[in-house]
Amino acid sequence: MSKLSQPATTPGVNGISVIHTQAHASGLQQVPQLVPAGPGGGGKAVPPSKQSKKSSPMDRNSDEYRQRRERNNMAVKKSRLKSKQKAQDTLQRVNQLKEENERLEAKIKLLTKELSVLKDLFLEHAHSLADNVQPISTETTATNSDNAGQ
Amino acid sequence: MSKLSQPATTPGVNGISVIHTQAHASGLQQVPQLVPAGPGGGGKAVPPSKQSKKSSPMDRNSDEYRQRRERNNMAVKKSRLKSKQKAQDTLQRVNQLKEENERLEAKIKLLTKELSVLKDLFLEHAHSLADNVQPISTETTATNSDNAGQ
DNA sequence: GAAGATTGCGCAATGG
DNA sequence: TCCATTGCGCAATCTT
Repeated sequence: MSKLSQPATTPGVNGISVIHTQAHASGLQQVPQLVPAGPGGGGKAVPPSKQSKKSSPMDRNSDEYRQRRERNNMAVKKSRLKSKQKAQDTLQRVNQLKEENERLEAKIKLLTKELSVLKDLFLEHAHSLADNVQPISTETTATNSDNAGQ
Repeated sequence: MSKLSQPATTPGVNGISVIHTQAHASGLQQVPQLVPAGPGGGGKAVPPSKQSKKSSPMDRNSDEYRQRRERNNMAVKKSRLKSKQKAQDTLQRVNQLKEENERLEAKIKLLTKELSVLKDLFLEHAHSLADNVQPISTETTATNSDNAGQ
């Protein structure tokens, strides 16, 4: 639905304005034709002298011109698409990293807990020795390795 | 918060029209004033010729118009700046998360190693019990944790 | 319903 | 010279 209706007119206070109409399709194609003009309001006209060959405003009707414009428009679209894609990828990367982070955090929590249990066992054992109680038992050991699953 | 927009149409090769303001090198300042209404191909000119109130092309000379344009231009600039900022933030977030990840990974590595050492100690102890050797001794423990690395 | 925010689009300048 | 990027303005749409 973005059929670009109403063609445009030009302002006048700020600068230039032109209307380009599709060159093919339906005929009709009014064009402002050219621009030497000047700047009543401060436009930056062409530097004095140079204007014969290169730096001329370029005929906006010329096929050359239209072709170049079209090419550039394509390039622009392509570039923007690429840019957008990249941005999206970056966003995705963030989520990916966040997930990874959570996983790691969970793992740390688990390891920490395991470690804590083992350390406690050691302490207990140490005390047992100190207090001259019976040494660690196989049963205890087994119980421990139980939740060490990973 | 939702982006339901999507012109969907608008193929790509549409060279339509455009107006340009800005004082570029090319002058051109005359004012075409009215719309030629030359719809390309589609033939969708002004609806029912009613152009008295709303649907009129809006006088581009009007102060009203110019003012609106200017405001919009500001808004656009602002919006784009914001957008750019956000993108940058996202990029920064990625790096931040990557760092965090490395930290966590390192921590995991450490914990894992510690755990491994302790487990080995337990095993050793278990074997000692099984083989009916002397129980774990404080000295042994100390010695062990010392060069647990190699 | 108007004012601001977004978004697609084309132009032109500029970079590679 | 050509394509890629980027800033900019216009207009159509959302969103407020």
